[in-house]
Amino acid sequence: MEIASKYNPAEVEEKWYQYWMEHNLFHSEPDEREPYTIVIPPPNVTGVLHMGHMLNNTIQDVLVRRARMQGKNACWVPGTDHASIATEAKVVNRLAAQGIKKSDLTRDAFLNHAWEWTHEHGGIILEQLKKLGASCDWERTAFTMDEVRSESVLRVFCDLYEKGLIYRGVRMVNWDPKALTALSDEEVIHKEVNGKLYYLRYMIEGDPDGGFAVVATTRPETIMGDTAMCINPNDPKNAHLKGKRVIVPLVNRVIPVIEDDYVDIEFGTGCLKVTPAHDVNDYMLGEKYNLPSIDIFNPDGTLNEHGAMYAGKERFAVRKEIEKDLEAAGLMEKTEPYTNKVGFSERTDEAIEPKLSMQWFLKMDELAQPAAEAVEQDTIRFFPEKYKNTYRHWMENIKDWCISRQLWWGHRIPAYFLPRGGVVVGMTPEEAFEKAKKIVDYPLTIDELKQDEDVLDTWFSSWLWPISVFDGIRQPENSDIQYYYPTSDLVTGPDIIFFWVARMIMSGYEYRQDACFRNVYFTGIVRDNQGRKMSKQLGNSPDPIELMNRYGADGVRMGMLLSSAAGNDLLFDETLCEQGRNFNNKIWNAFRLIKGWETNDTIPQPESARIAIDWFGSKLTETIVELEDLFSKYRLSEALMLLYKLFWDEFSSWYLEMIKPAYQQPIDSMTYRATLGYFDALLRLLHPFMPFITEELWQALQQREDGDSIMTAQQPKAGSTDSELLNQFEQVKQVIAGVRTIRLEKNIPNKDALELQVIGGHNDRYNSVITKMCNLSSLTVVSEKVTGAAGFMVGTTEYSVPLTDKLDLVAELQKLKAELAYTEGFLLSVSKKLGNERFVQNAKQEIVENERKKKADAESKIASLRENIAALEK
RNA sequence: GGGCGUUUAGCUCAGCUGGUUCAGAGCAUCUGCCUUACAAGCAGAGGGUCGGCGGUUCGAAUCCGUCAACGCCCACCA
Repeated sequence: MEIASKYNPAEVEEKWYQYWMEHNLFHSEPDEREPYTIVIPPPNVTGVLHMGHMLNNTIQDVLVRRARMQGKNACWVPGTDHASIATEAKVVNRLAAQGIKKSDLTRDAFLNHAWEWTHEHGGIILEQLKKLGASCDWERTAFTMDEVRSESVLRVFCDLYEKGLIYRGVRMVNWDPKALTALSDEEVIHKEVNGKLYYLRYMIEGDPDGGFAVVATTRPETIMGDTAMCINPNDPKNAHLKGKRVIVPLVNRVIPVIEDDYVDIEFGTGCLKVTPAHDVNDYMLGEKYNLPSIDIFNPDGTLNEHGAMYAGKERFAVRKEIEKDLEAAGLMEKTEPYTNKVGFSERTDEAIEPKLSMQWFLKMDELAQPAAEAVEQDTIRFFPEKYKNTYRHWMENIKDWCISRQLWWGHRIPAYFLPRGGVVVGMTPEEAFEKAKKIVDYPLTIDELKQDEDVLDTWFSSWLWPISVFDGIRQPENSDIQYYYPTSDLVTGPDIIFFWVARMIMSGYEYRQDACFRNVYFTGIVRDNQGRKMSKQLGNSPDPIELMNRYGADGVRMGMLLSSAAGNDLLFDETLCEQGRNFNNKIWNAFRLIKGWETNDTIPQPESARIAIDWFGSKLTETIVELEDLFSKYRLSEALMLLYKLFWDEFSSWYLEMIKPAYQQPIDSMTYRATLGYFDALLRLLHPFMPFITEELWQALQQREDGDSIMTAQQPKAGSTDSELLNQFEQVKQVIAGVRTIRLEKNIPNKDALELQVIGGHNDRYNSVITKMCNLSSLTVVSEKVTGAAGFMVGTTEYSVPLTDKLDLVAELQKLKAELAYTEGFLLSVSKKLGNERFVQNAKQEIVENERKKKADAESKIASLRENIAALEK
């Protein structure tokens, strides 16, 4: 049968994915084996696959497939996240395009649209993961808003409320005026903004000289909310303001001057305007001094009735306007260019407005404690370890979590307000009603309970993910959660270490009294080859599907992995996929070669083949041991490179060339069997990285039963390593390379056999190999080098190829002299070292011994080089 | 303003507790080959005073100090 000389991934990938699915090979059920569990970081339900997902999921698949092939019961749970604010924003935009405003819809009508959108786009990303080869247990696909997960979330809310960990209160929160919701601190991104520092005059009340204080602010539009001016009590230059009252510009409201050493004497004029409703620090001052709080903004960022003549106008427009008005009124001292940090919404990129509002919070101190300890003591290990610091720092300064969002898409908070004030929390209106009846002393009907309009932060569902996907919240004793929890590895980006990782660890200890995973592998961020983040605006993000079409899923997987040292950002370059594709092709062609051989039981095994088999067996074992170590450190990129070199260099370039029979000759069956065995082992080692081509070739290598798969074959076990053999073989490679170099330099075709002479003799165990690989007519030991021979040295042994007619004496002489000069220099430095008494005294014995050996070797090499030069010069 | 990290060949990176596995790998480059598995290939070669300076040591890419550049995280200086 004729096999194409190029591997065609498109032909095989879909076929095998189908095969795996049909035979249910991804599915896992608890049994007596050791479990290996990964829960996917759930992508946004309406998202599409991007390069970050590619990296992340490739890594997970490698880990899962490997675990499966190590005899573990591997379970990779897939799923999606409802992504409350992101999805709601998308739905709002789509409706807007149709001319529908969210505010015109009822909650239910809006949710219908959201579900429609979810069903339309939901799951696309999961289908894309299949193309990548992801071996997820699709029967377990979960969604953060499906029934099990939703009920789990509500239960946890109720439970934490009962425990007194959830409370409701008015706090300064990060308000997103575009999405019209509060955000947690983690959802706010601080950016430097070039603006102005405005110096405003506040007239001193009742001052006959028309004296005034000057306040520096970046936000003149908030003066209508001022309820005090603050100075530092130790500030001499503002001492005259003590006890005075000043007049807010334009609105002419009188406010007191208070004193607090929070104020920085050096900043601006040392006078601070205090706007408790619109600044976090001012809020604290307001609390401390019992100042009134005037909220001047509407939720959408326009000014409300307290904004006086600016009511109804947008906050940034007002800033410009008020600047002019202040100038006109002679109340603007000056302005200066100024750069400060402003918070922006992670999702809408809108400038955050600090706003006082009633929200639900989760107390974090208690929850954080076991979670912090777990990482500190390596019960949960972070790779790379540096993220332990980041984590510790956040945990030590943890603030309560604002968990309510003024959105509709999400888990509606199961809190019910009573008609005459107060609130009850319950899984259902009925449950809440039962509770309510117990605490009120007035007649109450269930219809009088009003459920809170808000939903929960998306992360309030994802933080339960490792438990909720196994239904461990609702049924803590069920066999799945008992078996699969704690999960093994979590693979995610460091950008969600606080959002998600830290909180999952907390919920794990709260609801399972145990770690939710053993190891966390933080991937880097995928950047383009110029180091820029991939983004839609830049258009520098390749379409993963397109890439897979061009290079094959295996090729792209390899491209991703080759560049991803753990924890480092990776600069993605398509040439890496090309390298991956080329490697596929290499494997493919090695297979073609092996499959093309005829076997013959009667021909004896050549000596060179026997050596090759011994050597490669040792090499394979050596690699397997090294691979084990790399995997334990999550150094997948290096693990893959190790296999790449094993296959390409050691197996293809050395092993196969050594055992290869002459053209159209059969191969002895002993060698052939060993080779098939090695090829099989190599495929199994490679399978976690490149699942498709390895399955294709594994199936073609020999007859398999229906349902057999390399997926469930076991990883090859390490045999024994003969390190002496491995070392000696490295020398042999050098001898062969030496002869090849001579061929190249002298332009001698491979078909012309050469004579090789060893001066004084060498380890002749490998003569058969050298003879075959170099196409030698003879390999003989001679006592002296003949004149007119090209030579080279391997270690201290000299080799020569008699080539009287072809030899360029001058060039040969030059080469020898250069080598002599180098070796003499080397000898000099070694001798110097050994001449240093302190070195000989202080250095370890083996090191000194080694130096002595180096010296002796160099001396003997110099001697033979000199001889050769003398001979040539005659 | 704090904290963390990075800096080694043209590019991307590896070099653990200081000394032949110490200056490495892959890619790229150059040279010669269409040798009947593979030109998406084969064989060979070149390329770095390990960011700068100073110190410790018999010995430093490796340890210490310092400076510089870049990156990330955290933080309420208006």
